[in-house]
Amino acid sequence: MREIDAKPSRLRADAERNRQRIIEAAREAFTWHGVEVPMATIARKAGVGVATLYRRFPTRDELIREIFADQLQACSAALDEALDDPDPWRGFCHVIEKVCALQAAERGFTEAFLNAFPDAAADHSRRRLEGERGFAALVRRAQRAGALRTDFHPSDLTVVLLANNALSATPDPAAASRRLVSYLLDSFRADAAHTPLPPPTGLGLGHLLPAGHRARPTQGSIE
Amino acid sequence: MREIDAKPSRLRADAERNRQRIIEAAREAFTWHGVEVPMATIARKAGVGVATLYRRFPTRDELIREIFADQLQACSAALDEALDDPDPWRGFCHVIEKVCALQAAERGFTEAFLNAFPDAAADHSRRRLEGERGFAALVRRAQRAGALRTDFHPSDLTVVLLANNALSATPDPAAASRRLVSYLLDSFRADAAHTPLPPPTGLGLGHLLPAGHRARPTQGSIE
DNA sequence: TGGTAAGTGGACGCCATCGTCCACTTGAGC
DNA sequence: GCTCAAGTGGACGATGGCGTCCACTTACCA
Repeated sequence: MREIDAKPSRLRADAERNRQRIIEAAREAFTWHGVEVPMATIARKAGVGVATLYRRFPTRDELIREIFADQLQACSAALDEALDDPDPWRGFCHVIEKVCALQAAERGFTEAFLNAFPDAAADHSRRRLEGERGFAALVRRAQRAGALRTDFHPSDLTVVLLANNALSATPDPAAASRRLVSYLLDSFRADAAHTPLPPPTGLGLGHLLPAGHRARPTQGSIE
Repeated sequence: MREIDAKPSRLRADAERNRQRIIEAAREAFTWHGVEVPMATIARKAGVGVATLYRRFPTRDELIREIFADQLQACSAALDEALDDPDPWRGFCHVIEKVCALQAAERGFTEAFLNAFPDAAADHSRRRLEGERGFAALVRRAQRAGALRTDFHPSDLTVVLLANNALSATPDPAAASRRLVSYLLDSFRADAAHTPLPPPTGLGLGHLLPAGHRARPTQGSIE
């Protein structure tokens, strides 16, 4: 399932086993309690010591990234499929629906998404840029076809993802997400435009996490 | 501005002054850092000791409630105005727009909203019920008039508020909120219904906060 | 102007999480 | 089997927020 065979895991058998148990425990813990769940809890669920957890995944982010690797793959795939779809509108809907479903399926996906596409790392930054560029192309195509309203702006994707992400905390995130996305897709159709929209937000995918999560402002400096 | 003259604040002059400084500091702190900002930070900003803060507002919730009292008033008012509006659709839009704008204007409004309408307290529970009942009436009226799509469900209000609340963390919450609400209102029009909606979520206003904020599950019990 | 209760601030103890360190255990190769 | 490096777990100090307690200060009233 994972493509890392060229890089044979040099882990001892028992270590590899523990690694898998950690991943499984973390996935469950994230889904139930959110990504802020204490590391010790994950370790306990996995039946290992905290040291083992920290040795394998020195930071929470690395753990998150590992866990959501598949979903991120699916995310990129959805975009590619959409671009290949001969029907621009169907492709557009496909991306929105798929990404929102992924986001709703497991809490923490947004964090994973951003950790995978950080501003800093050149390689990943390229991936994020590719994603944004791909989506922008999709938007243009759907608008030219007359299916997507012309005042839709690519930055609306960020608004949609932010909004959708908030549903993760409800009892049935998938259901709530489907409902929201249905409404939004209806409103994105060209013929749904009734009143002029306020100006677009210009938000990028980097705004999916609140500023505080990335660079914490000093308390003293605000005084 | 505040109606509490019948209940003369029996606070000493300096105490009342400090109380106001706390409220002002807390409002600013909440807006900038969210409602989770440490109590000590609020106290420092207000130039008082933590003891003073805790004496005046024994819990964070009471502080939040006090701060957003005006907005909650506005919230109820918006619903009343909407019910008085002869145009059902305009009334419906008014409520959604107003409440979302209030929510976007200041972080923490959602917490305040729920703290003001807790399940437990009979009096406040009545207020929340009134709110939900009033909105349901508004929905029915707008649907009978043929303006609001018939598959709109009152529980969608919770979805909207959850979604809208997520925009508080962006650089310009008001702008993002306006954009989202514009889209959603377009999709709520009767003539916007294209594909059948998935079933309604049945979420109540009580679901606006994640379960963890109300009753924290024991770590050990999950094992 | 002086007595007093209301008001004040910050030190303090409590608790949870973090991430490291180290003495012990175990799997893999000979 | 024996060896030893890789792996392990939990104790531990650091950090930071919470809410209380108490010795000091001050506004109000007579």
